[in-house]
Amino acid sequence: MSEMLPGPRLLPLVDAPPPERRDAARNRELLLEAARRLVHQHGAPGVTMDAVAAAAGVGKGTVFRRFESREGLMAAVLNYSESEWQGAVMSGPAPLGPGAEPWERLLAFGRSRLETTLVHAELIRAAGRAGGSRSFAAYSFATRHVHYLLHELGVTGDLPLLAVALLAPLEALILDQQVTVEGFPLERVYAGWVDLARRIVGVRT
Amino acid sequence: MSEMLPGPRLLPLVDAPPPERRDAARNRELLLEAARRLVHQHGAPGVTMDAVAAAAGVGKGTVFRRFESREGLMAAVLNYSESEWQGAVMSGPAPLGPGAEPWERLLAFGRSRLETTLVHAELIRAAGRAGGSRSFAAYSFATRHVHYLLHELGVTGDLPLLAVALLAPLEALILDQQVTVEGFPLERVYAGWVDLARRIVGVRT
DNA sequence: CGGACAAACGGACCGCGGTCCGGTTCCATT
DNA sequence: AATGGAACCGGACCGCGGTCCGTTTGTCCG
Repeated sequence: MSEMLPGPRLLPLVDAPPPERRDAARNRELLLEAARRLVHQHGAPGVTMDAVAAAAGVGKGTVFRRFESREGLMAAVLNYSESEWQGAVMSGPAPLGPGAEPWERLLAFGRSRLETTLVHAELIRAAGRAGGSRSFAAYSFATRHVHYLLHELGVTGDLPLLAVALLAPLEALILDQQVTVEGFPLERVYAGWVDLARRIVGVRT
Repeated sequence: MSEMLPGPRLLPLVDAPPPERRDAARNRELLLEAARRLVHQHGAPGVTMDAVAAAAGVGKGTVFRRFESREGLMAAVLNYSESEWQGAVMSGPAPLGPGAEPWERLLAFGRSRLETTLVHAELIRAAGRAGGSRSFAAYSFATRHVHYLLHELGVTGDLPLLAVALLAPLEALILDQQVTVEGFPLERVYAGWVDLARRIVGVRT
Protein backbone atom coordinates (compact mmCIF):
# COMPACT_ATOMS: atom_id res chain seq x y z
CA MET A 1 0.00 0.00 0.00
CA SER A 2 2.62 2.57 1.00
CA GLU A 3 4.25 2.74 -2.41
CA MET A 4 6.26 5.52 -3.87
CA LEU A 5 3.79 8.17 -4.73
CA PRO A 6 3.90 8.34 -8.51
CA GLY A 7 3.00 11.99 -8.34
CA PRO A 8 -0.17 13.31 -9.82
CA ARG A 9 -0.36 12.92 -13.55
CA LEU A 10 -2.80 15.74 -13.71
CA LEU A 11 -4.05 17.92 -10.98
CA PRO A 12 -7.66 18.56 -11.71
CA LEU A 13 -8.20 21.46 -9.37
CA VAL A 14 -11.38 22.20 -11.21
CA ASP A 15 -12.62 18.78 -12.20
CA ALA A 16 -12.02 18.22 -15.87
CA PRO A 17 -15.04 16.69 -17.58
CA PRO A 18 -14.20 13.03 -18.16
CA PRO A 19 -13.61 12.28 -21.85
CA GLU A 20 -16.35 10.73 -23.92
CA ARG A 21 -16.22 7.08 -24.79
CA ARG A 22 -15.80 6.30 -28.44
CA ASP A 23 -19.25 4.82 -29.06
CA ALA A 24 -20.79 7.70 -27.16
CA ALA A 25 -19.09 10.24 -29.41
CA ARG A 26 -20.12 8.31 -32.49
CA ASN A 27 -23.74 8.25 -31.40
CA ARG A 28 -23.67 11.97 -30.63
CA GLU A 29 -22.58 12.61 -34.23
CA LEU A 30 -25.18 10.26 -35.63
CA LEU A 31 -27.89 11.91 -33.59
CA LEU A 32 -26.93 15.46 -34.40
CA GLU A 33 -26.82 14.68 -38.09
CA ALA A 34 -30.15 12.87 -38.03
CA ALA A 35 -31.70 15.75 -36.10
CA ARG A 36 -30.40 18.31 -38.58
CA ARG A 37 -31.80 16.32 -41.48
CA LEU A 38 -35.21 15.83 -39.92
CA VAL A 39 -35.51 19.47 -38.86
CA HIS A 40 -34.62 20.52 -42.37
CA GLN A 41 -37.25 18.18 -43.79
CA HIS A 42 -40.19 18.62 -41.45
CA GLY A 43 -39.47 21.78 -39.51
CA ALA A 44 -38.52 21.87 -35.87
CA PRO A 45 -42.00 21.43 -34.39
CA GLY A 46 -42.61 18.36 -36.56
CA VAL A 47 -39.68 16.38 -35.29
CA THR A 48 -40.24 13.89 -32.49
CA MET A 49 -37.53 12.46 -30.29
CA ASP A 50 -38.51 8.92 -31.25
CA ALA A 51 -38.08 9.84 -34.89
CA VAL A 52 -34.60 11.20 -34.28
CA ALA A 53 -33.63 8.11 -32.32
CA ALA A 54 -34.96 5.82 -35.04
CA ALA A 55 -33.31 7.80 -37.84
CA ALA A 56 -30.00 7.56 -36.03
CA GLY A 57 -30.49 3.85 -35.43
CA VAL A 58 -30.26 4.29 -31.69
CA GLY A 59 -32.44 3.87 -28.62
CA LYS A 60 -34.45 6.73 -27.24
CA GLY A 61 -32.65 6.75 -23.92
CA THR A 62 -29.43 7.51 -25.74
CA VAL A 63 -30.86 10.69 -27.20
CA PHE A 64 -31.68 12.01 -23.77
CA ARG A 65 -28.35 10.99 -22.31
CA ARG A 66 -26.39 12.88 -24.96
CA PHE A 67 -28.65 15.93 -25.15
CA GLU A 68 -30.44 16.31 -21.85
CA SER A 69 -33.82 17.24 -23.36
CA ARG A 70 -35.63 18.12 -26.53
CA GLU A 71 -34.63 21.73 -26.02
CA GLY A 72 -31.04 20.64 -25.59
CA LEU A 73 -31.07 18.78 -28.87
CA MET A 74 -32.62 21.70 -30.69
CA ALA A 75 -30.07 24.03 -29.15
CA ALA A 76 -27.31 21.81 -30.50
CA VAL A 77 -28.81 21.93 -33.97
CA LEU A 78 -29.22 25.68 -33.69
CA ASN A 79 -25.67 26.13 -32.52
CA TYR A 80 -24.44 24.18 -35.49
CA SER A 81 -26.38 26.45 -37.83
CA GLU A 82 -25.25 29.62 -36.16
CA SER A 83 -21.60 28.69 -36.15
CA GLU A 84 -21.42 29.56 -39.83
CA TRP A 85 -22.75 33.02 -39.10
CA GLN A 86 -20.34 33.43 -36.22
CA GLY A 87 -17.51 32.63 -38.57
CA ALA A 88 -18.70 35.32 -40.97
CA VAL A 89 -18.71 37.88 -38.18
CA MET A 90 -15.32 36.92 -36.79
CA SER A 91 -13.35 36.39 -39.95
CA GLY A 92 -15.56 36.95 -42.99
CA PRO A 93 -15.46 39.80 -45.49
CA ALA A 94 -16.08 43.39 -44.42
CA PRO A 95 -18.20 45.19 -43.44
CA LEU A 96 -19.62 42.36 -41.33
CA GLY A 97 -16.19 40.88 -40.74
CA PRO A 98 -13.12 42.79 -39.63
CA GLY A 99 -11.65 45.53 -41.79
CA ALA A 100 -14.41 48.11 -41.82
CA GLU A 101 -14.99 50.99 -39.45
CA PRO A 102 -16.73 50.00 -36.21
CA TRP A 103 -19.88 51.93 -37.06
CA GLU A 104 -20.15 50.22 -40.44
CA ARG A 105 -19.56 46.89 -38.77
CA LEU A 106 -22.29 47.59 -36.26
CA LEU A 107 -24.78 48.42 -39.00
CA ALA A 108 -23.87 45.28 -40.92
CA PHE A 109 -24.12 43.27 -37.73
CA GLY A 110 -27.62 44.52 -37.02
CA ARG A 111 -28.92 43.70 -40.45
CA SER A 112 -27.27 40.31 -40.51
CA ARG A 113 -28.47 39.41 -37.04
CA LEU A 114 -31.98 40.49 -37.93
CA GLU A 115 -32.11 38.19 -40.92
CA THR A 116 -30.43 35.29 -39.21
CA THR A 117 -32.84 35.47 -36.31
CA LEU A 118 -35.84 35.37 -38.61
CA VAL A 119 -34.45 32.42 -40.54
CA HIS A 120 -33.81 30.45 -37.37
CA ALA A 121 -36.92 31.65 -35.55
CA GLU A 122 -38.53 28.23 -35.50
CA LEU A 123 -35.43 26.57 -34.15
CA ILE A 124 -34.89 29.28 -31.56
CA ARG A 125 -38.39 28.77 -30.26
CA ALA A 126 -37.87 25.03 -30.08
CA ALA A 127 -34.57 25.48 -28.25
CA GLY A 128 -36.16 27.59 -25.55
CA ARG A 129 -33.52 28.43 -23.05
CA ALA A 130 -31.65 25.21 -23.54
CA GLY A 131 -30.31 23.75 -20.37
CA GLY A 132 -30.73 26.88 -18.31
CA SER A 133 -27.55 28.63 -17.23
CA ARG A 134 -25.34 27.37 -19.99
CA SER A 135 -27.14 29.66 -22.42
CA PHE A 136 -26.28 28.53 -25.89
CA ALA A 137 -23.33 30.10 -27.58
CA ALA A 138 -25.10 32.49 -29.92
CA TYR A 139 -26.46 34.77 -27.22
CA SER A 140 -23.18 35.17 -25.44
CA PHE A 141 -21.29 35.57 -28.67
CA ALA A 142 -23.50 38.33 -30.00
CA THR A 143 -23.39 40.14 -26.69
CA ARG A 144 -19.62 40.09 -26.53
CA HIS A 145 -19.29 41.24 -30.12
CA VAL A 146 -21.59 44.23 -29.66
CA HIS A 147 -19.84 45.02 -26.42
CA TYR A 148 -16.56 45.10 -28.30
CA LEU A 149 -17.90 47.30 -31.09
CA LEU A 150 -19.37 49.78 -28.62
CA HIS A 151 -16.05 49.94 -26.88
CA GLU A 152 -14.31 50.52 -30.19
CA LEU A 153 -16.73 53.36 -30.90
CA GLY A 154 -15.76 55.06 -27.66
CA VAL A 155 -19.16 54.70 -26.06
CA THR A 156 -19.10 55.26 -22.33
CA GLY A 157 -21.44 53.78 -19.77
CA ASP A 158 -22.41 50.30 -18.60
CA LEU A 159 -21.37 48.57 -21.80
CA PRO A 160 -22.70 45.08 -21.02
CA LEU A 161 -26.14 46.53 -20.41
CA LEU A 162 -26.05 48.78 -23.44
CA ALA A 163 -25.08 45.82 -25.57
CA VAL A 164 -28.09 43.92 -24.31
CA ALA A 165 -30.31 46.92 -24.93
CA LEU A 166 -29.16 46.93 -28.52
CA LEU A 167 -29.70 43.22 -28.95
CA ALA A 168 -32.99 42.87 -27.14
CA PRO A 169 -35.15 44.28 -29.95
CA LEU A 170 -33.57 41.72 -32.27
CA GLU A 171 -34.68 38.81 -30.11
CA ALA A 172 -36.79 36.23 -31.89
CA LEU A 173 -39.82 36.73 -29.68
CA ILE A 174 -40.01 40.44 -30.37
CA LEU A 175 -39.14 40.28 -34.04
CA ASP A 176 -41.75 37.63 -34.54
CA GLN A 177 -44.35 39.82 -32.92
CA GLN A 178 -43.47 42.82 -35.04
CA VAL A 179 -43.01 41.16 -38.40
CA THR A 180 -45.43 38.25 -38.32
CA VAL A 181 -48.20 39.54 -36.07
CA GLU A 182 -48.18 43.29 -36.55
CA GLY A 183 -46.97 43.11 -40.12
CA PHE A 184 -44.23 45.71 -39.98
CA PRO A 185 -42.05 45.53 -43.10
CA LEU A 186 -38.56 44.30 -42.47
CA GLU A 187 -37.01 47.51 -43.74
CA ARG A 188 -38.93 49.53 -41.22
CA VAL A 189 -37.77 47.36 -38.37
CA TYR A 190 -34.20 47.65 -39.52
CA ALA A 191 -34.44 51.41 -39.91
CA GLY A 192 -35.81 51.61 -36.41
CA TRP A 193 -32.90 49.60 -35.10
CA VAL A 194 -30.40 51.87 -36.85
CA ASP A 195 -32.09 54.83 -35.24
CA LEU A 196 -31.77 53.15 -31.87
CA ALA A 197 -28.11 52.44 -32.47
CA ARG A 198 -27.55 56.08 -33.39
CA ARG A 199 -29.15 57.27 -30.18
CA ILE A 200 -27.15 54.86 -28.08
CA VAL A 201 -23.81 55.46 -29.72
CA GLY A 202 -24.23 59.20 -30.09
CA VAL A 203 -24.76 61.53 -33.03
CA ARG A 204 -23.76 60.31 -36.48
CA THR A 205 -24.16 61.07 -40.14
CA MET B 1 -92.94 33.58 -47.43
CA SER B 2 -93.06 37.13 -48.78
CA GLU B 3 -93.93 38.67 -45.46
CA MET B 4 -93.31 42.16 -44.34
CA LEU B 5 -89.66 42.32 -43.71
CA PRO B 6 -89.40 42.83 -39.98
CA GLY B 7 -86.17 44.73 -40.53
CA PRO B 8 -82.94 43.50 -39.15
CA ARG B 9 -82.86 43.49 -35.39
CA LEU B 10 -79.15 43.84 -35.52
CA LEU B 11 -76.91 44.21 -38.45
CA PRO B 12 -73.79 42.33 -37.59
CA LEU B 13 -71.56 43.70 -40.30
CA VAL B 14 -68.65 42.40 -38.34
CA ASP B 15 -69.96 39.23 -36.79
CA ALA B 16 -70.53 39.74 -33.12
CA PRO B 17 -69.21 36.87 -31.04
CA PRO B 18 -72.23 34.84 -29.95
CA PRO B 19 -72.92 35.28 -26.24
CA GLU B 20 -71.78 32.66 -23.78
CA ARG B 21 -74.25 30.25 -22.31
CA ARG B 22 -74.84 30.61 -18.59
CA ASP B 23 -73.25 27.34 -17.54
CA ALA B 24 -70.27 28.09 -19.78
CA ALA B 25 -69.69 31.41 -18.08
CA ARG B 26 -70.03 29.85 -14.68
CA ASN B 27 -67.49 27.16 -15.52
CA ARG B 28 -65.08 29.75 -16.88
CA GLU B 29 -65.21 31.53 -13.54
CA LEU B 30 -64.81 28.31 -11.60
CA LEU B 31 -61.82 27.31 -13.71
CA LEU B 32 -60.06 30.64 -13.55
CA GLU B 33 -60.45 30.75 -9.81
CA ALA B 34 -59.22 27.19 -9.36
CA ALA B 35 -56.26 27.87 -11.62
CA ARG B 36 -55.32 31.01 -9.69
CA ARG B 37 -55.47 29.10 -6.43
CA LEU B 38 -53.40 26.18 -7.66
CA VAL B 39 -50.79 28.41 -9.28
CA HIS B 40 -50.48 30.33 -6.06
CA GLN B 41 -50.05 27.10 -4.12
CA HIS B 42 -47.75 25.03 -6.30
CA GLY B 43 -46.27 27.49 -8.76
CA ALA B 44 -47.13 27.61 -12.43
CA PRO B 45 -44.99 24.66 -13.58
CA GLY B 46 -46.49 22.40 -10.92
CA VAL B 47 -50.07 22.80 -12.04
CA THR B 48 -51.56 20.18 -14.34
CA MET B 49 -54.64 20.62 -16.44
CA ASP B 50 -56.25 17.58 -14.85
CA ALA B 51 -55.72 19.13 -11.45
CA VAL B 52 -57.37 22.36 -12.49
CA ALA B 53 -60.30 20.49 -13.98
CA ALA B 54 -60.71 18.40 -10.84
CA ALA B 55 -60.39 21.39 -8.53
CA ALA B 56 -63.10 23.17 -10.47
CA GLY B 57 -65.29 20.07 -10.44
CA VAL B 58 -65.42 19.94 -14.18
CA GLY B 59 -64.35 17.67 -17.03
CA LYS B 60 -61.00 18.11 -18.70
CA GLY B 61 -62.51 18.81 -22.08
CA THR B 62 -64.23 21.85 -20.62
CA VAL B 63 -60.93 23.38 -19.60
CA PHE B 64 -59.66 23.21 -23.15
CA ARG B 65 -62.89 24.50 -24.63
CA ARG B 66 -62.85 27.61 -22.46
CA PHE B 67 -59.13 28.29 -22.63
CA GLU B 68 -57.76 26.80 -25.81
CA SER B 69 -54.56 25.42 -24.28
CA ARG B 70 -52.42 25.34 -21.19
CA GLU B 71 -50.75 28.52 -22.35
CA GLY B 72 -54.13 30.10 -22.82
CA LEU B 73 -55.16 29.29 -19.28
CA MET B 74 -51.91 30.62 -17.87
CA ALA B 75 -52.30 33.76 -19.93
CA ALA B 76 -55.73 34.27 -18.42
CA VAL B 77 -54.32 33.92 -14.92
CA LEU B 78 -51.49 36.28 -15.80
CA ASN B 79 -53.86 38.83 -17.25
CA TYR B 80 -55.86 38.75 -14.08
CA SER B 81 -52.75 39.44 -12.03
CA GLU B 82 -51.53 42.20 -14.27
CA SER B 83 -54.83 44.02 -14.37
CA GLU B 84 -54.13 45.40 -10.93
CA TRP B 85 -50.85 46.83 -12.15
CA GLN B 86 -52.54 48.27 -15.21
CA GLY B 87 -54.98 50.03 -12.96
CA ALA B 88 -52.12 51.56 -10.99
CA VAL B 89 -50.57 52.88 -14.18
CA MET B 90 -53.78 54.26 -15.60
CA SER B 91 -55.37 55.77 -12.56
CA GLY B 92 -53.18 55.18 -9.53
CA PRO B 93 -51.15 57.73 -7.57
CA ALA B 94 -48.33 59.70 -9.19
CA PRO B 95 -45.63 59.38 -10.31
CA LEU B 96 -46.65 56.03 -11.80
CA GLY B 97 -50.18 57.16 -12.39
CA PRO B 98 -51.25 60.44 -14.00
CA GLY B 99 -50.31 63.76 -12.47
CA ALA B 100 -46.54 63.74 -12.70
CA GLU B 101 -44.31 65.01 -15.48
CA PRO B 102 -43.95 62.55 -18.38
CA TRP B 103 -40.27 61.96 -17.65
CA GLU B 104 -41.01 61.12 -14.03
CA ARG B 105 -43.80 58.85 -15.10
CA LEU B 106 -41.50 57.07 -17.51
CA LEU B 107 -38.93 56.44 -14.80
CA ALA B 108 -41.59 55.16 -12.43
CA PHE B 109 -42.98 53.00 -15.19
CA GLY B 110 -39.61 51.40 -15.87
CA ARG B 111 -38.99 50.52 -12.26
CA SER B 112 -42.49 49.23 -11.73
CA ARG B 113 -42.46 47.18 -14.91
CA LEU B 114 -39.10 45.71 -13.97
CA GLU B 115 -40.36 44.51 -10.63
CA THR B 116 -43.67 43.27 -11.93
CA THR B 117 -41.98 41.27 -14.65
CA LEU B 118 -39.71 39.56 -12.17
CA VAL B 119 -42.59 38.72 -9.86
CA HIS B 120 -44.62 37.21 -12.68
CA ALA B 121 -41.67 35.63 -14.48
CA GLU B 122 -42.83 32.09 -13.86
CA LEU B 123 -46.32 32.79 -15.10
CA ILE B 124 -45.05 34.67 -18.13
CA ARG B 125 -42.92 31.71 -19.11
CA ALA B 126 -45.85 29.36 -18.69
CA ALA B 127 -48.08 31.60 -20.77
CA GLY B 128 -45.69 31.59 -23.70
CA ARG B 129 -47.24 33.58 -26.45
CA ALA B 130 -50.74 32.63 -25.52
CA GLY B 131 -52.97 32.00 -28.46
CA GLY B 132 -50.71 33.58 -31.04
CA SER B 133 -51.89 36.82 -32.58
CA ARG B 134 -54.14 37.89 -29.75
CA SER B 135 -51.08 38.60 -27.66
CA PHE B 136 -52.20 38.96 -24.10
CA ALA B 137 -53.19 42.37 -22.94
CA ALA B 138 -50.09 43.29 -20.94
CA TYR B 139 -47.75 43.53 -23.89
CA SER B 140 -50.00 45.71 -25.93
CA PHE B 141 -50.89 47.85 -22.94
CA ALA B 142 -47.30 48.56 -21.97
CA THR B 143 -46.39 49.35 -25.54
CA ARG B 144 -49.20 51.83 -25.94
CA HIS B 145 -48.42 53.49 -22.66
CA VAL B 146 -44.75 54.00 -23.46
CA HIS B 147 -45.71 55.18 -26.91
CA TYR B 148 -47.93 57.78 -25.29
CA LEU B 149 -45.26 58.94 -22.84
CA LEU B 150 -42.68 59.28 -25.60
CA HIS B 151 -45.12 61.34 -27.58
CA GLU B 152 -45.77 63.49 -24.55
CA LEU B 153 -42.03 64.01 -24.18
CA GLY B 154 -41.82 65.33 -27.71
CA VAL B 155 -39.68 62.49 -28.99
CA THR B 156 -39.59 62.30 -32.76
CA GLY B 157 -39.06 59.21 -34.87
CA ASP B 158 -40.79 55.86 -35.32
CA LEU B 159 -42.50 55.88 -31.95
CA PRO B 160 -43.95 52.36 -32.01
CA LEU B 161 -40.49 50.95 -32.63
CA LEU B 162 -38.83 53.15 -30.06
CA ALA B 163 -41.39 52.07 -27.51
CA VAL B 164 -40.55 48.46 -28.22
CA ALA B 165 -36.85 49.21 -27.98
CA LEU B 166 -37.44 50.61 -24.53
CA LEU B 167 -39.54 47.66 -23.43
CA ALA B 168 -37.48 44.86 -24.91
CA PRO B 169 -34.76 44.91 -22.25
CA LEU B 170 -37.50 44.55 -19.64
CA GLU B 171 -38.79 41.35 -21.19
CA ALA B 172 -38.90 38.38 -18.84
CA LEU B 173 -36.48 36.31 -20.90
CA ILE B 174 -33.77 38.95 -20.84
CA LEU B 175 -34.27 40.06 -17.26
CA ASP B 176 -34.12 36.47 -16.14
CA GLN B 177 -30.82 36.00 -17.93
CA GLN B 178 -29.30 39.12 -16.42
CA VAL B 179 -30.55 38.82 -12.88
CA THR B 180 -30.75 35.09 -12.28
CA VAL B 181 -28.00 33.75 -14.52
CA GLU B 182 -25.43 36.53 -14.70
CA GLY B 183 -26.23 37.80 -11.25
CA PHE B 184 -26.47 41.51 -12.02
CA PRO B 185 -27.96 43.39 -9.08
CA LEU B 186 -31.38 44.77 -9.73
CA GLU B 187 -30.26 48.34 -9.14
CA ARG B 188 -27.67 48.05 -11.84
CA VAL B 189 -30.18 46.79 -14.35
CA TYR B 190 -32.52 49.62 -13.50
CA ALA B 191 -29.77 52.22 -13.76
CA GLY B 192 -28.86 50.81 -17.17
CA TRP B 193 -32.44 51.12 -18.28
CA VAL B 194 -32.62 54.75 -17.13
CA ASP B 195 -29.48 55.44 -19.11
CA LEU B 196 -31.09 53.86 -22.15
CA ALA B 197 -34.21 55.94 -21.69
CA ARG B 198 -32.08 59.09 -21.47
CA ARG B 199 -30.35 58.29 -24.71
CA ILE B 200 -33.59 57.54 -26.49
CA VAL B 201 -35.50 60.52 -25.19
CA GLY B 202 -32.62 62.99 -25.46
CA VAL B 203 -30.49 64.79 -22.91
CA ARG B 204 -31.84 65.22 -19.43
CA THR B 205 -30.81 66.11 -15.94
C1' DC C 1 -95.68 24.11 -21.54
C1' DG C 2 -93.33 21.27 -24.82
C1' DG C 3 -90.27 20.20 -28.43
C1' DA C 4 -86.09 20.85 -31.13
C1' DC C 5 -81.61 22.32 -32.07
C1' DA C 6 -77.23 24.19 -30.97
C1' DA C 7 -73.94 24.45 -27.57
C1' DA C 8 -71.56 22.65 -23.75
C1' DC C 9 -70.16 18.65 -21.05
C1' DG C 10 -67.11 14.77 -19.49
C1' DG C 11 -63.94 11.29 -19.60
C1' DA C 12 -61.88 7.59 -22.45
C1' DC C 13 -58.25 7.85 -25.56
C1' DC C 14 -53.83 9.15 -28.10
C1' DG C 15 -49.01 10.81 -28.95
C1' DC C 16 -44.96 12.59 -27.21
C1' DG C 17 -41.37 14.04 -23.89
C1' DG C 18 -38.88 12.08 -20.29
C1' DT C 19 -37.32 8.24 -16.88
C1' DC C 20 -35.65 3.69 -15.37
C1' DC C 21 -33.17 -0.39 -15.13
C1' DG C 22 -31.36 -5.00 -16.69
C1' DG C 23 -28.12 -6.19 -20.02
C1' DT C 24 -24.04 -4.94 -22.99
C1' DT C 25 -19.71 -2.67 -24.43
C1' DC C 26 -15.60 -0.33 -23.93
C1' DC C 27 -11.23 0.70 -21.65
C1' DA C 28 -7.50 0.38 -18.04
C1' DT C 29 -4.76 -2.55 -15.66
C1' DT C 30 -2.32 -6.68 -14.70
C1' DA D 1 -5.25 -12.38 -22.94
C1' DA D 2 -7.99 -12.05 -19.16
C1' DT D 3 -10.77 -9.38 -15.87
C1' DG D 4 -13.24 -6.00 -13.28
C1' DG D 5 -15.98 -2.12 -13.20
C1' DA D 6 -17.70 2.14 -15.04
C1' DA D 7 -20.02 4.14 -18.70
C1' DC D 8 -23.29 3.36 -22.09
C1' DC D 9 -27.22 1.23 -24.49
C1' DG D 10 -32.13 0.21 -25.56
C1' DG D 11 -36.86 0.03 -25.11
C1' DA D 12 -40.68 -0.75 -21.78
C1' DC D 13 -42.98 2.41 -19.00
C1' DC D 14 -45.18 6.78 -17.00
C1' DG D 15 -47.52 11.40 -16.73
C1' DC D 16 -49.36 15.14 -19.03
C1' DG D 17 -51.22 18.05 -22.78
C1' DG D 18 -54.58 17.76 -26.13
C1' DT D 19 -58.55 15.53 -28.98
C1' DC D 20 -62.96 13.09 -29.90
C1' DC D 21 -67.51 11.85 -29.61
C1' DG D 22 -71.73 10.07 -27.38
C1' DT D 23 -74.59 12.34 -23.91
C1' DT D 24 -76.65 16.19 -21.35
C1' DT D 25 -78.19 20.93 -20.79
C1' DG D 26 -79.63 25.50 -21.87
C1' DT D 27 -82.36 28.51 -24.75
C1' DC D 28 -85.39 29.98 -28.10
C1' DC D 29 -89.58 29.44 -30.33
C1' DG D 30 -94.61 27.96 -31.22
